[in-house]
Amino acid sequence: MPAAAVPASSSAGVVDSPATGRRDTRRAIIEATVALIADRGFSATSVDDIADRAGVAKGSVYYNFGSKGALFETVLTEGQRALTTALRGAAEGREGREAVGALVHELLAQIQGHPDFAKVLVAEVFRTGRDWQESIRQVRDESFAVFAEVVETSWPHRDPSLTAAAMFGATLVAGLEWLAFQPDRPVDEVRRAVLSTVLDPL
Amino acid sequence: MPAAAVPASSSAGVVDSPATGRRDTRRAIIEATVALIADRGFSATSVDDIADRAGVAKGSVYYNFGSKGALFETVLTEGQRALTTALRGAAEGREGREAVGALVHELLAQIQGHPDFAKVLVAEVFRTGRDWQESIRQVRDESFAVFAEVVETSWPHRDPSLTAAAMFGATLVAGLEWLAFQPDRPVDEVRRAVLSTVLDPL
DNA sequence: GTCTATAACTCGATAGAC
DNA sequence: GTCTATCGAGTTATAGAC
Repeated sequence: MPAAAVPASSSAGVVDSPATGRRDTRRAIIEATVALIADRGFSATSVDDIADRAGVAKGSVYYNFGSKGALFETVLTEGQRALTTALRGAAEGREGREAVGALVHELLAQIQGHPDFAKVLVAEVFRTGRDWQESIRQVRDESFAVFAEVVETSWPHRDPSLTAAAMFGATLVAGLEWLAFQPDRPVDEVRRAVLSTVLDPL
Repeated sequence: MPAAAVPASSSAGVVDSPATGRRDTRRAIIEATVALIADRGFSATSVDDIADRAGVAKGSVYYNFGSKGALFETVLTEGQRALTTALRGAAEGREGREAVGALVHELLAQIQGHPDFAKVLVAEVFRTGRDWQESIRQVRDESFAVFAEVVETSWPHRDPSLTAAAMFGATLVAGLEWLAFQPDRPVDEVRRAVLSTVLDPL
């Protein structure tokens, strides 16, 4: 478990070794995994497929992650950290409509930047019979929580968790509808559609 | 020909055999399939599991549906018909806020009545690499369309498809959050949370 | 019950860094 | 020489299909 341990070799601060460094291998595997699972689901994706797409041998997958399940948990955990960090940053120091606007904006940006993770998220959020249920529950809880906190402080008479779920769901589904089926439209149109649904009176 | 020799016992001219009729077998299999797939996903569910849970032999599954994939397509098609019929009925003859209120109400009722199908729906809607992509696309298109039509006629300046996606997503995610993690709360609280998010100004 | 394909996982071999 | 990351053919179980 060498953490940052940059090999003394080249002066470059990069982790690259002649061929590939361990970090690169891990990254390649993780990226291949999200991409494939977003498209076909966990069980329909074989470790062979993942290794192929990542350009590494199957043995490397097991050496680095131990098992297919553990690999998937890593994918979830990493994605979650990135997502909640981004959302928290967006809400930081804002309140009310402005905060909701910023959250929707940031969530759409994340969906656009990591569409595969977004797909995995929707696909797995409400499953209960899987081994990584705990990991997925964390993703959901923490993401919803950012919305819920905003609701709670700005509109105390609203139900925080259900309202948060509704807002999150509106943004996520509209965002994926956009990416998957109307990808040529500008983000702003999506943002406007979501915000007028969630913030403006009909 | 008369070989049809209906076991003297019962006179019934139906296709039913002693124990269960073909329709019952199909229903049992379909229900077992949605339940299992909602929980673990398509590939993680074996035909053996389905047959076990349905209380039939594996051969019956193949006799009635031909293949695991075809079985799943049937599940999707049947669920979709039920869902869109219900939604169309709810929107019928209504307009504006009243129509949206009725749609949200009905969609929540459907989620409550068929939670397993709802889970399968979220899990599969945005996947693109699967065989039954066409079937799932129909479910999505037709369900969204009901919302989109209401938006289009009542608020012509809004983007119909994205607004529909946002409304559908808000209701679906809030509904599943409710069923999966806060099942003891009354439907009305969920309905109110969604409607105030989607219909009322913040 | 049987046949066949496939997929998770294993493990000895390998090659570079010190 | 060791240590570490990698490779990939081989093993074994399971699941779809008939």
